[in-house]
This record gives sequence, C-alpha cells and structure tokens, in this order.
Amino acid sequence: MTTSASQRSSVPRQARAVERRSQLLDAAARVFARRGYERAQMEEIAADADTSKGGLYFHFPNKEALAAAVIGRAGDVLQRRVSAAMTAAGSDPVARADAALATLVRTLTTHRSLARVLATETLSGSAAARRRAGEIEDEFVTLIATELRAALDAGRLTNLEGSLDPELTARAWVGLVQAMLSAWATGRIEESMERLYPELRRLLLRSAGAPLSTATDPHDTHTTQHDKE
Amino acid sequence: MTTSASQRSSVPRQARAVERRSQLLDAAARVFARRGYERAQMEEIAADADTSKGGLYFHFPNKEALAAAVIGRAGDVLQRRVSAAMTAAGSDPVARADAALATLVRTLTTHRSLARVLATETLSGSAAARRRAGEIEDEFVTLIATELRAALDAGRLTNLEGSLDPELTARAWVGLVQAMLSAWATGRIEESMERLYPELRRLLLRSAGAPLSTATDPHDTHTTQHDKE
DNA sequence: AGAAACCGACCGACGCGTCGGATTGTTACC
DNA sequence: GGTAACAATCCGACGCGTCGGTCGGTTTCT
Repeated sequence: MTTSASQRSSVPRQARAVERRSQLLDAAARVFARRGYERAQMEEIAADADTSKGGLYFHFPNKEALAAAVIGRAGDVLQRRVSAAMTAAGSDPVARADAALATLVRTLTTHRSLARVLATETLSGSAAARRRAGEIEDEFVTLIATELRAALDAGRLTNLEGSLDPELTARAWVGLVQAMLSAWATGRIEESMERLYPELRRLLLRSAGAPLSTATDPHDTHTTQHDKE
Repeated sequence: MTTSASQRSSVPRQARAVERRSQLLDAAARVFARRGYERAQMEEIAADADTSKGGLYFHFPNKEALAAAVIGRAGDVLQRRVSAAMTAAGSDPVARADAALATLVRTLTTHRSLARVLATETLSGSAAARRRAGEIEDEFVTLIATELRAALDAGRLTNLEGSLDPELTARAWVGLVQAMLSAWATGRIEESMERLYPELRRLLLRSAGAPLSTATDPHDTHTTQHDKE
C-alpha cells in the first residue's frame, strides 16, 4: 500500500538500488527535519546522502514525491511496531491502548528526525505528504478509540461524571502525545522523554478514568521484531 | 514590548497609516494562514489588502518582520483577553485556569486564521516568528502552571495517586488545546469547537484531578473589554 | 509646498527539474 | 576469466520560472 509509483521504474532492478533508495530516504528525513519542507533543498539532501541531484532524481520524480515517501515509510514503521506491541499486550483494552502510546513515544523518541518530520509535515509540507500524515494520525486515533470503547463497555473506566466520548478522547490522547513529541523534537522541551513519559501517561489515563496500575511492563513491547531503519 | 522597530519609520505619522498597518496585518494573517509562511507571497498579501507590494514594503521592511508582527499582535490580543478573563474569574485557581483555557479557545475559534497561523508558524515560519510563537506558548504554560501549583497547595486537586508536576501538566493542557485547535483550524476536525470544548474541558480537569463542577459560567469572560480585530 | 503614503515595473538570486553524457554493474558468449 | 554489448545508475552544468526586495515616480494628505 505504500511504496508504489514513486521511483522512475516501478521496481528497482538491482539490489543496490533498494539500499540506495533507503539511504536517500534517511537523508531526506534528516534534511526535512532540520529545514522543513520548503527550505529543504534537493541539492542538500543529495549531498547529505553522498550523491548528486541527478542521482536523487533517478530514484524520485520530484520533491513532493520524495517527501511523501519519507512520511509514508515512517507511517509504515510506526504502524508495524505499534500493532505488534498491541498484540503483545494481550486483550485488556486499557493495556493495549497503553502499549500503543508507549510504543509510539518510544519509537519517535529514538528517531528524533522522524518525530520532527511528522510534526511539521502535517501542517506545512507538500500536499501529498500532508494528506498521508493526516491518514496516519487518523489510523492511530481509530486504533485508540476502539480500545477506549471496549474499555468503556467493559466498565474499566471509572470516575466519569457524565459519559466519555471515545473518539474525542482518542484524538485528544494522540494529539497530546504528538504535541509533547513535537515540543521535544524541536527542542522546546529539553528534559528526556524517558523521564517525562510516565507522568504524561498518568495524565492520560486519569483523563479517561482508567486505572493507573495496569500491569504492562513498559518494556514488553521491545521483544517483538526488527525493522531496519 | 511588541510593536516597535517594525515599520520603516518607527511610528506611523498619519492616523491613516495606523489603520492601514492593521489591515495589512489582517491580510498577512489570512494569507499566511492559508498558504504557510514560505508559500505566502508578498504580492498576494498586498493584493489581499487592496494595495501593492510597494505599499506593503512601506510599512514592513521585509517578509520576516511582517510575519513576526502578525504573530506578535496575535500574542498581545490573546494575552490581554486571557488575563482579563482570569481576573474576572476571581481567586479560585482552578476557576482561573479554566477561564484562561476557555478564553484561549473561544478567541482562536472566532479567529480561525489566527489559530492556523499560530499552529503553523510555531514549526515552520521565519526564525523571528517561530521564536515569538514559542514565547507566547511559554507564557501560557507559566500562567497555567502557577494556577495549578496554587490549586495543588490549596488541596483542590484529588484522585492523584503519586504527585502531579504542575509544569508538565500545564504544558500538556496547553499542548492539547493547541493540538485540538490546530486540528480544527486545518479542517482535520469538522465538528464545531462549541460542541467539542466542554468534553475537552472535562478531560483536562479530570487529568489533573480537579473538580468538574467549578462555578465559572463560560460567558463571564465576555463582559470585559473590546479589542478591535 | 512639502511630507507621507503608495504604486508597479524591474532586478537578481535562488532552487527545482532536465538532459546529455559518464560510470558502474550484468549478461552472454567465447 | 576475458570481453563485448547492454542496461542500470549516477553526475552536475544549465534552463527557466518564481519570488523577495528596490526604486523612481505619482498621488494624497496636512
């Protein structure tokens, strides 16, 4: 569903090209992260990947497609890791939602430039990239909303005077995590996410009346799989 | 502290110029909102204000300064309104924090383009604008943090297993409100803020263990003063 | 009259994307 | 295992449209 009609010839013929393509995406992510879409120059991206503009344009038809590919790949990685973590977390909806958010935060924390790209590209950035970033966010919201609804039905959420809107709450959770990550990725927060996240998590759970003590060991989610990048 | 060395001659000599300057800022806000800083063209801003590039450059030395002025004014307006609302809300810290957020949301909801500009300019946007946007956010965080600390000392926050970090919580509140406003301003949420905010408010209060029933009538804050724009 | 405010043709830098050609890898056949 | 033919990949100078910003001149105030 992701990498399709991006590069010149639909599938790279030589193995070398696959590798190069990935390196180019890495470089693009770095440069987009530190400059933003508009200020990023194809020239600089090429240089950052130790190649030339021509070489870059061999793999991607234009700047917009390159940006779309960057966030596309980021979305795929995230989704893969998160869904694995949720599966590993078992069947308790609160634990699953918890695992999803923790994984999201951990993944983006260890890939600061991805965090930055996702944050900025959602607002500015090329049309295609913006759309894809929005889709990714929506997928997460739906994911969390489903778990919240299940938790609500199972009576795992308490302290709620008045009922709770799972959609909105999910959007709020994702939005908040994004906001904090964005603030962190751009240096507006300097403390380590490591230290911040537990408190953030408590806030989130409390906001939905969920028990804070859920069993999930925050490192469970690590034992799943390897993605290069 | 805000409008100082922005236009060519430090103070507009004729009254007409003050008015025009304000119109130019309006137009700039609109164009920056719909295009983002980089894609916004000085030509278009001028046209949007029914003037010419020359006219625009008479009032602002360059694009960067124009952007900085736009968010500078936005910050001033917000701050004035919010601090008025807080004063009107009395001395209960929870009520004051509540009033601050409600005012923030209401003001930006009625000025969609401002919401968009603030959201985007914080991440992309010119260096000066970005810095100013960061300052504005920090001021809000400090404001809320102060009230939260007071509420904590006064024992108005309950349900907290483990203590609560007022700074982080404040940042989270502001971040969340921003995230929702940004999603709304860019059309990623289509429901009216009118309808969303009460639920959002409940989430926030619950996240800090604050009572939901605080007296503040959400319209108190309206009876204070007039700002043009 | 003189200053303030405004106009818009023009300049120049900048950056995306192109293109002809070099280089590197792959295949086939001896 | 050498090498010729071909394809895949890479290179970087250039073309060309697109703005930000300028400037001499015009209009509108006071």
